This record gives sequence, structure tokens and C-alpha cells, in this order.
Amino acid sequence: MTIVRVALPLPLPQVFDYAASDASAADIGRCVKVPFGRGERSGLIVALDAEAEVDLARLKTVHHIQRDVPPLPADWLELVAFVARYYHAPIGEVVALALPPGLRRADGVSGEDEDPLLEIAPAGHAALGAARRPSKALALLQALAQDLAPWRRSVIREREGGEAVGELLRRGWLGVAVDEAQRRGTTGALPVLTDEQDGAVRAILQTGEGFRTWLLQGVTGSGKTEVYLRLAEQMLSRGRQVLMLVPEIALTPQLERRVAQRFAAANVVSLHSGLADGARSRGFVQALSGHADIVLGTRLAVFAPLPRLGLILVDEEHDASYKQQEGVRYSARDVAVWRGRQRDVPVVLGSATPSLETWYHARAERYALQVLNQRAVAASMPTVRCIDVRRLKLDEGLSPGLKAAIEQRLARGEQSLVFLNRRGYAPVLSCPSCGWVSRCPHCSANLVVHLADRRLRCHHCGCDGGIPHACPSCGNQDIQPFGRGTQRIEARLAELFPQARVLRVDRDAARTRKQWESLLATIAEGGADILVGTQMMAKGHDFPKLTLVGVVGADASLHAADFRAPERLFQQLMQVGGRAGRGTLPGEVLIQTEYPAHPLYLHLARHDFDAFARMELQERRSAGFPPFTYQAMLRADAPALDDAVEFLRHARRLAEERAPEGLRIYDPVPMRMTRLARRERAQLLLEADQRGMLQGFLAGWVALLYCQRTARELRWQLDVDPLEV
DNA sequence: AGCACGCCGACT
DNA sequence: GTCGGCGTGCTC
Repeated sequence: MTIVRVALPLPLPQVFDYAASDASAADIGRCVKVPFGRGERSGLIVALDAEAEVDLARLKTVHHIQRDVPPLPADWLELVAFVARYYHAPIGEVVALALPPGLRRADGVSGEDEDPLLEIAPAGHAALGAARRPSKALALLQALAQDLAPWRRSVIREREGGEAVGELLRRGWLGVAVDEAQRRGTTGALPVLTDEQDGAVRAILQTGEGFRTWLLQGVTGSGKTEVYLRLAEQMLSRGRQVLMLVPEIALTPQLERRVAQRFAAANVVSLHSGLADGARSRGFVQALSGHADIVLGTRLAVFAPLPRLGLILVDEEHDASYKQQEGVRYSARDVAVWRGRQRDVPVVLGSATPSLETWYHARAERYALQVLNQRAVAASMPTVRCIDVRRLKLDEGLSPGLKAAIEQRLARGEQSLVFLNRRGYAPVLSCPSCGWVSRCPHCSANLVVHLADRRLRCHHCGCDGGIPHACPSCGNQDIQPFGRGTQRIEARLAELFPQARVLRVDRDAARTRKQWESLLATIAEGGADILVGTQMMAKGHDFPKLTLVGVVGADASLHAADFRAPERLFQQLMQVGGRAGRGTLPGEVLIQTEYPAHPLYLHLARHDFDAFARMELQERRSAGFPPFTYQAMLRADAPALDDAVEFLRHARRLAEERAPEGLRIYDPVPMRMTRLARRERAQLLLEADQRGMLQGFLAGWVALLYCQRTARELRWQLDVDPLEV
């Protein structure tokens, strides 16, 4: 009889032993169903065991081992173990987050869905030539005939009328393309590389296939993606797999299209949380079996098993969405770098505005650096200018200068974008006579006025209600929305420029992926003259007719409490500024500010990220912030603030008893947003100058915390390398 | 996390 | 007399 060690998706820091008569070493890494308590659970075999760690009498027997799918390889188990160790999370929870849910359930996976490479068969050509009654199938075939063959079945399915692909196969009009391996490679004419792009590609390839982390720092429009594609092409031609991470699902479709077009014959698999269970499992299994050539996905894709891995690309590496903000708070970018080292393959981190951690590593020569300063498209960098609004009379937040600039664009038939990182009509509704403000009943936040659908809404917990006609406290009829959001700016712009088509692009207007894509299409077709948008608009999209970006209300982040606020502001402004003038028309960025001489804006105006980074790092060094120190944050939440704080005080005492020299333990404090969704939150910060020392301490401390019995309504979690402090 | 067991208040 | 509150402890 064999004893297997099983990781189960529970918040427990242990694994469980089971008996399995027919198990062997070949089953390590396989999913299992096991009896647990009085029910059944699915888990993963992480090891075989010579002897059980519990009495044999307590040992239960595995119900089922899933053998239809190849086992997860040893390096994958190692990766999961590393994440559990580094983030101090139970191994089972990491397995649960790394494995697609459908796969873990181990209930007869549909098997690997073949995604064959198809081309038009002789019968198909005959059908095209013959006079036939129009049909859906024929229409699809005709559309395909206009295209460059071959295509993946899945790619055809996604195009217009793609449902008919099954019909085409049944009729024998489409057949499996011959000689798949030989077709692997690029199709069509490749764009000519700039000298910088070419230099970067050569440099990265020349260092060989071993591990090395690269920072590819390229201004918006410098063609980082083309560099990724060239590197990927090389790796594919060597028979290796490529892992490409992108920040958000919203960005995957267009990149997916571009990658699929470039490597028409390669098997490109996308992995993100928006996928249905089945599709995610299939993509994962394709990666695992080595049938996927390129895995393109969001942070969870960093866990895709890749037997032939040759290269890891992390696009927009500074993006906060790489860090999971709940449960196991891993950073996919950091995990990617660890994985590159583990598998001895290069890792390329790309960004126009790298995180200061990455930038610092590159300067300290722990990472190698490649810089792209020229825009690949025939456009120059936009002019960036501050509008000093201290002595100006603003019209609903808009300065005369910005209005004039918009007017000019309208006259020239170009597009303008007003960037404002605040959704809704106004951030608060308030009564001028008694001082009442629209507070959220569940959070320490104000309810935001949404005039578009006449609601007051909390942006943190999502609760909402109608807009009262009089002050709920004193009955005053004259209650006022204070401040400005995108809806208000949109309304004012529509009044000011009645002839213009004003389009608002924020999370409210682009609720679903469909809405978002239709907005993008409208903009690209020139169906809008003035855009009002939040940071959604900052993400990599090209609008050739967009030549003006007006920034409103940026000053707020200048004095934010979070030490990373300036970094985020600079990144955001540089990104949104990069939207201006990506075609042949020159772009202009106008920033409305009360601090026109602020160094952040001055560096921005010169497009000098490096100067900004140097300045900011100087401050971080003297203040003792990351990347010069290492942090971990213990957070607790409960219905009553005292309970959360009391737990943290207790945790602090436990920490002090065993703290090594040089570990700094701060006082528990309520979080900045103390109350969220009826729970009060507090946090305790730990800091050290060496990562190893902090990690060593955390291991023992967290083990101790798991043993503490706490009130049922109290939750706690540890955040290693927290983004928000 | 679930889900048991287990000991004290208002109900058919 | 019981249904049910959630405190405590276990799950291979």
C-alpha cells in the first residue's frame, strides 16, 4: 500500500495523508478525490510518503485518481511550494488558485480538446467555384477564402459566423492542414524594426537561453510589443514555449489577435479569469501537455505549466493588477522572475514607466536594461504643458485654456480626451445648511452622485440608493452635489460644444466587454469628438485622430498619504499622455494644476521618467521605504474595530517576543479606509532591511498565528510586499 | 473553511 | 419538555 500526501483547498497550513493501493511515483502531481470529514474533497497529490504522519487507523483511502490528464510536473509543484512559502499561504490554497477549478474537481475532464490547424480542402474549393444556394456555412467559407490559411479551429469559431465551422468540417470543405510543424513561424511581412528595437532584440537573444531578467524600458509607441513578438518568434523556432503576461482581460483580445495573426500556425492559448471553466481547463492542459506554443494571459497565467518554456514576457510590468489583492496576495511579476530563475530562461519586464523596484534593480545592475526612446511610428512625443489654475475662474473644472484647445481640435476635426480619474457626477451630495453629507452606511466613504441613472452609489461596497430631493437630516430642499466626476464634465462639455459628439469612457459606460469594445470601435471610427475618460482610457489603445489630452484633478494624488501615490500618478499621466498624437498628427497634453512648478510635472513635461525615478528613489531611500526596505503587512478585520486592533496587538506581542535584531514592528493602526462593507479594518506593518531576515521571522510568526484561537467573526491575512501601505 | 459536538434561553 | 444560539475543536 502506498501513502500519498494530498494538498486540499483549505485555509490550513498542512497536507493530508491518504492510503492509495494503486498509487505510484507517477501519480505525484495528479488530482484526486478524497474523503474528508464526512464529505468528499478534491485535491492534489504533492508527494508520496514512506510512512504516514498520523496513526494508520485514521488513514482513509483515496477515492479516485484523475489519470486522464498528465500529472503536474515537479517544477510546477516546486513553483506552488515557493509561492506558499514566500507569501506564507497554505499550500492547498495556492494549489486552488493555480489550478483551474474544473481541473481540480477531477470529475472526468472532457479531455484535451484538439484545436486543429485547418485549411480549405479540395471539396471546399469546389464548393466555392460552384453556384450554390447562399448559406451560413458558405458565407464563412467565402470569408475564409479571403484570408491567409491556415487557421486554428478556435480562431475561426471566434470570428463572425464562426459557429458554422463544425458544418464546414462535416461537409469536408475544411480539412486539417498538412505539415503543422513546418508552418510554425511567422506569416506576412514583418514591420521594419527601429535601430533601438533591433538592438534590444539582439541583446536579449545574444545572452543565450539562460536566466536573466531584462527591463525593456520603452516610451509609449516605441514598439515594445514588436520586440516581444520577435523574441517569441525566435523561441518558437527553437521549439520552446513562451509565457506572456498582460495586466488586464480588457487588453487581451487585441493582443491575442495580433499574436494569433503573427504566429498563425502556432497554438496560442489565452488564460484569464473571464474564461469559462471548460476553456480555462483546456488552455491549461494544452500548456501542460506542451501543445500550446504561446500562453497569453493575466496574472493567474503565471501558474501555467510549461514543459518547453523558453521565455517569459511581462508587459506593463508596473501595473498594479499583477498583485492579487485578496486571498494569497502574490505578485505575478515577482513570481515570473522567480520562475525564470527556476527554469533558467530569460524574463523580459516591459514598461514605459517601470515600477521603481524594477527600475532600481536595473540601475543596480541586478537586471539588464534595454531602452527604447524613439517612437516606432512616425510621431514625436506630445508637448506637455501645465495650465496654472490658481488664479483662473474655472467652468465646472475646465479652464479657458483647455476649452480653447478643445475648440481648436473640433475645428480641425481631431479628437480630444479629458482625463479625470473620478467616476460619477459628483463625489458627494451635501446639505449646505446643516452639513449633512451622503455617507455610505457600510463604509467610511461618501456615496457618489450618479446622475446618469439617478442613484447615490458607494464605489467601495457597491450599495446604492435613490437621490433624495431634500436633506434627510434637516429637510432643506437645496442640497448640492459637490466636486466633479466624469458625468459632470461630460454634461458640461455637451453644453459648451453642442455640435460635438461627447463620449464618456469609464467603468460605468463600459460595464461589459461588449460595451467596452463597441466604445473603442466608435472612437476608432471617428464617431466621437470629445472623450471623457478615467484610467481605462490610459491603457494601450491607439486613436490616430486623438491629439489633445486634458488632465483634470490630478493634484489630489500629489499629497496622498501613500508613498507610492506619486509613482502611480506619474505612470498614469505618462500613459494617458501617450494616447495623444500616435498617428501622424502631433499631440498635446494640458495638465490643469495649482502646482505648475511641482517637480513631478516638470519631469513629466520633459518625458524624463529617469529623472523622476531618481528623485523619487532618493526620497524613498531617506525615508526608508521600499525598495530599500522590505515590508509585510498583517491586516485584520471584524465587525468592531476594537476586536481587529486587539488581535493585532496580540500578534504584535507575539512578534516582539521572537523578533530578530533589526526587525521593525509598528503599532497597529486603523486602515485609511477603516470601514468597508460593514467590517472595520486595521493593520500592522513589519519592516526589515533584509528580505531573508523578514522571511525567516514571518515563517515562525505566521505558524504561531495559525494556532491562535480567534473570534469567529475576526479575519486576518498577511500581505508580503504590500502595494498599499 | 465546513461541520460536528455541546451546553444555555424562549417556544410548540 | 425541545429547537436553536454560536463557542470549540477536528478534519489524513
